[in-house]
Amino acid sequence: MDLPEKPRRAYHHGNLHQALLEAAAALVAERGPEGFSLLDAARACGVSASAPYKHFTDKAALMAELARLGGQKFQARLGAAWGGGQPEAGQAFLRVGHAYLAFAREEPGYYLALFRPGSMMADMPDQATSPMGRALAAIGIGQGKAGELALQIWALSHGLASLERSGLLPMRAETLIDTGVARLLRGLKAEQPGG
Amino acid sequence: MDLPEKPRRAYHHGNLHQALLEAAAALVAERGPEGFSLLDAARACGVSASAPYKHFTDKAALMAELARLGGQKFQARLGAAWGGGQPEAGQAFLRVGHAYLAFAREEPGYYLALFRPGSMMADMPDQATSPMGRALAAIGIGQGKAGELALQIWALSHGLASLERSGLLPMRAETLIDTGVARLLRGLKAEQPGG
DNA sequence: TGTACATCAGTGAACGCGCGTTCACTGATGTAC
DNA sequence: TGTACATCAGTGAACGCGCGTTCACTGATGTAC
Repeated sequence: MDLPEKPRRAYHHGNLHQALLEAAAALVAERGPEGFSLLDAARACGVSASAPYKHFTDKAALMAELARLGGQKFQARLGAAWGGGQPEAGQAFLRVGHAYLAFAREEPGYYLALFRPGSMMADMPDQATSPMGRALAAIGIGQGKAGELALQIWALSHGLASLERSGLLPMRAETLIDTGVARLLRGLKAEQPGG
Repeated sequence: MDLPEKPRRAYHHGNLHQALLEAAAALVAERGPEGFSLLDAARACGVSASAPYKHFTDKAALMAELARLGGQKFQARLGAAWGGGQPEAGQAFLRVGHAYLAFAREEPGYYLALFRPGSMMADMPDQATSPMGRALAAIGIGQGKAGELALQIWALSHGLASLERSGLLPMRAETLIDTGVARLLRGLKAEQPGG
């Protein structure tokens, strides 16, 4: 396991709040958002079943916090990957796609918590698409088309991440992102009147 | 004989096997594959908690059967939509994409059971991609490229279906499939050396 | 045609389990004096 | 510097719950005679 190991403390854990979130992420990664139990998280932290209630009002509250954290991390990584769309939109889109796959792979717990049905990332689409959309528009692709393209790249990344997680991809997801994004961009360009 | 609607019988249900599967599909659609309980399915059929065990050895057996059925239905619809790639691959791909979205929308229970982590559709990729791949190859697109394209369209459809299910799509999924598939095809064509 | 019987899809009570949550408690820690 | 105390993060026993599963049973149905 990837434990950020701490010396075993006798009574006071010291950072149980954080430790519970990390344990939860690990459990969700291992068994899915529904296979996660508060007791297991407590056990993983070497703490009694009731201890978590000193830090979270609820199991739901822990899950919500996990999703919130996941959303932050996710957005930060995608934002960094996009890098303002510099030096060129095509490259930036590729970086975003790769970052998407990498996040799903490296932080499966947060990723799954984030996309769990019922998670409150219903306000994510703007956050995820409009920065890309605006940057693209600035580069010269029409507003509507930019949004479309961003959503398509998003869906492609999301679909590839899901299929990879299910073990259904017979080839590297990165390759499919690379050629897929290139084809979407080339295809879109061919649609443009002014070339 | 396979009518889902029968007059309420006193003791013998008559078609509990089928009824349980339909109830399970409805429950999975409503609450997800993990929110599904055997007792609820029994209740939905107006039957005692132990009755299902006369038809399925296990809860897991019911789930597996649901996934198996879902796989059949899914494959049948995708296959019909592909229609041998006639009269032209581009159109056929669009039909497949639409069928994918329609299935996820109209049969959410089967769809979710099918893609539930741990479902045994690990042997699906060949079934789903190679018919398309072979047809494409016959039309003139290289073997490797055809597989790539099929996977990209698959991932795009899957991603759009997921995002739509989560309420994250600010526009019609069909539009995004239409222009997305068109762009992927056009982009691929532009890569080809011989046109 | 009516009766006896085998079959087997249903019942309902019971079980063990793990979970989420509560509660009164306890003991480690920091701070005021 | 040592002592008293408030704080509060932990304990562990207890609860109620719904679930999956079992078991001995029961009664509707079809069939042999």
